[in-house]
This record gives sequence, C-alpha cells and structure tokens, in this order.
Amino acid sequence: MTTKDRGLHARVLDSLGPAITAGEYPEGSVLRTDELAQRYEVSRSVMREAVRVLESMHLVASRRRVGVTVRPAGDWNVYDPQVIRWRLAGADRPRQLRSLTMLRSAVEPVAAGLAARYASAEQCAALTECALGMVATSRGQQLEAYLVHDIEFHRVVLNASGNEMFAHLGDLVAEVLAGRTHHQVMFEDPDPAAVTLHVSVAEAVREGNAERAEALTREIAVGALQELDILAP
Amino acid sequence: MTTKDRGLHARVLDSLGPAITAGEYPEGSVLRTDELAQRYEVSRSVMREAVRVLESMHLVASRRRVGVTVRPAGDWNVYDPQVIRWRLAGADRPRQLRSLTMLRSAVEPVAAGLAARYASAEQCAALTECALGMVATSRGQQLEAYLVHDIEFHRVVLNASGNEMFAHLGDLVAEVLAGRTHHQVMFEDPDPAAVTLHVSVAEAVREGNAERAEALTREIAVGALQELDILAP
DNA sequence: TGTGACTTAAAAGTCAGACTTTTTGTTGCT
DNA sequence: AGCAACAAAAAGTCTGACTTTTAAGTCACA
Repeated sequence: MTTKDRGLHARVLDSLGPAITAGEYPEGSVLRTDELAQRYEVSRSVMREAVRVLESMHLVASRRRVGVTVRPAGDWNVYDPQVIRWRLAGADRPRQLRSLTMLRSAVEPVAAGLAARYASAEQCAALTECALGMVATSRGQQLEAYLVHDIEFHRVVLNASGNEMFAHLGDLVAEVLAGRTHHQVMFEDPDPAAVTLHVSVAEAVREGNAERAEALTREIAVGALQELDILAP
Repeated sequence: MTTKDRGLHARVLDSLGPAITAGEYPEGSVLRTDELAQRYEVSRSVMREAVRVLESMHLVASRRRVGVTVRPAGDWNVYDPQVIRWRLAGADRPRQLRSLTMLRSAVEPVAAGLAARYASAEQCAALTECALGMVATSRGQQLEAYLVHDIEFHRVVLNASGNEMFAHLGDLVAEVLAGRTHHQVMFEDPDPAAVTLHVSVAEAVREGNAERAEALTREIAVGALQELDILAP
C-alpha cells in the first residue's frame, strides 16, 4: 500500500500538489480540468475536488473559459501543513528550512516565556522528562531517540504557552527538527551546550521564571540559526 | 450582489464555514452530505466540493459509512486566512485578536531587525512615507486614514524582512489593526508615543541598525499587548 | 484605419442518477 | 459470551447532459 487510500482525489493531490509547489508548472500556467482528469485517469468530479483543494490553498485559481491557472508563489498559503510538506519534499527544501527556522526562532522564546507563567504541573513534568530524555540520549549515536525527545520538548513548550497560534507551530517545528537530523550534517552527537540549555529551560519554566525561560530559549534559537549559517557579522 | 459569485460551493462555504468555527456544530457532530446538499439546495457534487475544502482546513473529517464529522477546534488550520476571517467574524473575536496580537508581537520585532539588513531603497522610502503619513493623520479624528498608513507600514516591514513566512503575516496584521480601530475602544487619536516609535523604526531600518529597529518594534508590540490587557504584573 | 456591437466557442460550473466500496452494527449460531 | 455472516448506510466514483460565463474573433460602420 504505497499510497494510503484516503480517496482518489487525495492521490491526485499527492502528485499534483508537489508538482506545482516545485515550480514544475510556472506561474501563470494554464491547466484544464478535463485534460488533468484524463492524465490522472480519474473522473472530472474527482479532479474538480482536487482543484478545489488546491484553490483553497491559493496554489491555483480557476476561472471560466480560461482554465485553472497557477498562482504566483507569493500567494500560496505557506502556513498550510500540506503545502509545507510538499515544499519540504521538493527542491527548495533548504530555503524552506531557513524560513521555518527563522519563524521558530522568533516565536519559541516568547512561547517559553508564556509557558513559564501558564504551564500546568503536568506540562512542567513532561518538560522535565523530555529534557532528561535528551540528556540520556545525547551521547553514543542515539540521534533518533534524541530527536523524539527534542520534538516533544518543543511541542510541550508551544502548547504550554496557552496560545493556539503558537501551539499549532508544533508540527512545523517537528518537521524542522526532523529535517535537521535527517538531511543536515548531523553525524555527531548533539551539541552538549544545547542539551544543557534545554534542561535549563525546563527548570526556568518549572520555577515560573518567564524572563529566564525566554532568554534561554533565545539562546537555543541562536544556535539553530547558526547551524544554517544565518548569523549577523 | 450580496454574495459575489465565486461559484455555488463558495456560497455554501460562506455559510457553513462560519457556522462550524462558531461552534454551532459541537466537536464530533456528524453531518451528512446529502442532508447538507438538500439544506443548501445544491447538488451533491457541489456539496462534496465544499466538504473537501473544509476537510483541507481540518475543520471536518469525512469517513465512509459514518459521515462528515466536525473535528476538535485544536485541529483547525488556524493560519488559514479564510478560517481566521471566519473566526474574527464570530463570537470569539476577542480571544482570536489576543492570539493574533501575541503572534504579531513575537514576529514583528525580528522581522524589523531583518528588514534593517535587507530592505531595498524603495522599501526604505515606502517605510518613511508611511511613517510620515501616520504623523500627518495622528491628530484630529482621522482614524481611518491613520489606519491605512499603519497597515501599510507593518506590511512593508514584514515584506522587507525577506522571509516569506513573515511576509505572509501581512494580511493577518492588517486584520488585527483594522479590528483594533473598528471594534476596540478607539475614540481618541492614536498614542503619540506609538507614532514616534514608528518614525524611529523607519529611521533605524534606513540606517541599517538592526538592533535598534528590533528594540523599537518590540516597544510597539508591548503597547499593542497592553491595549488588550495582556501584561506582566 | 479604428472602433464598437454582435457572434461564437471554449472551458468551468451545475445537476441528476446509477453504481461501487467501505465500514459499522446487528443478528443468529455455537 | 463470543464469533461469524450479513445487511444497510453513507461516502466515493463515474458518466453524460446541460448551463453559464467570458475571451476572442468578426463584421459593419464611421
């Protein structure tokens, strides 16, 4: 079962979406629903549903008598998880990772500050557990296990901020961290300093020290930016 | 033409989308496509297209033999402009404005810092123009004109950051600022301090002083948060 | 030559109906 | 009580006919 059966239209999207975000059809290209339906061997109804979804992502615009035209990349819903996944799978993955990392660097420190104020006892416990897990797996080529704890750590912080917009960045951060581990230069064990910082953040949140939590998370962010050579001279 | 003719399915969405985001159908509610099609007096095909769009926004999930079930609010694509508009039009508008303002406060300072490094000459000019426009309209009940300049100012900053994720928050910030002017206590002229800060940010960006631009924008952000009573005791 | 009104045709949009597939819940047997 | 077969409900799919919008071409007239 290569393609999970979420319906025909979804299978079409899995192919057409990445093609568009990869720039395979340049901005302004005109597609015709009937032709697409033939190409993908589905009925027009199914193709129409797929087009409607692409339209809701602002990837294309459908106009009578002209067809389905590909919109400029600047119009795309870059926060749509689906679009993000498609773009991360494509050629401009590095560029995408930079954008996402910057966003993360801007938001996470603020989220950590809020978490220090609003985190529940359970969330504090979860955070500490994650930090300890990171420490435990930080040496000896246990990158995958480390990644799991790292992702969970950041997800808990974002959730604990109490802001739904921040919380929704959890999946996005997960993608970035996974991408870093899997596609970046990541042969060695993680930076010990980063591990320590995470432990300290958990501590600061537990103590309710918002300013410290924010400052420490900002240090983590700086590290993430430096990894991608985004730094001020 | 009350409802612009973007197709039948769009008209259905204009009604069904807000109903769902307003919590009119509680989490877990089950809708049936056929019934909805009858209720809205459209064909099943049209209703299916509408459902597909709602599905892509993670507002609902469609499963065979059970129907179209409303997903928990935590799953919704809260960054989808359409969803944001629906929610801003609904009852939890205040809550929504808080979330958005927090996000804005986290991102804009960083964006301003980047803008100071990467803004083009045209963008610097536009920024200065906006700031001057704000000064010119800051007194004498010209709130609407002031708003236009304010929105444009922040949009230029976000665009000048060179980060597409930041740039895409332009519309969102516009919504927040418009909401603030139209639905908040905004009978008086804008705070003179805020106006001055905007002028200074334009200055800092022009000089390429990233740290100053960031710090000043952070002050603007603090003001925005204080307006909504989001402040540290 | 230019311009404005009229015609045409291409593509999306809409609809109705028949059929398929998956999944759930029930029933009946051991 | 547990399991297996069965029935029905709802989404999913396909097809074909029809409508609507609108870009583009055409023709007459100034």
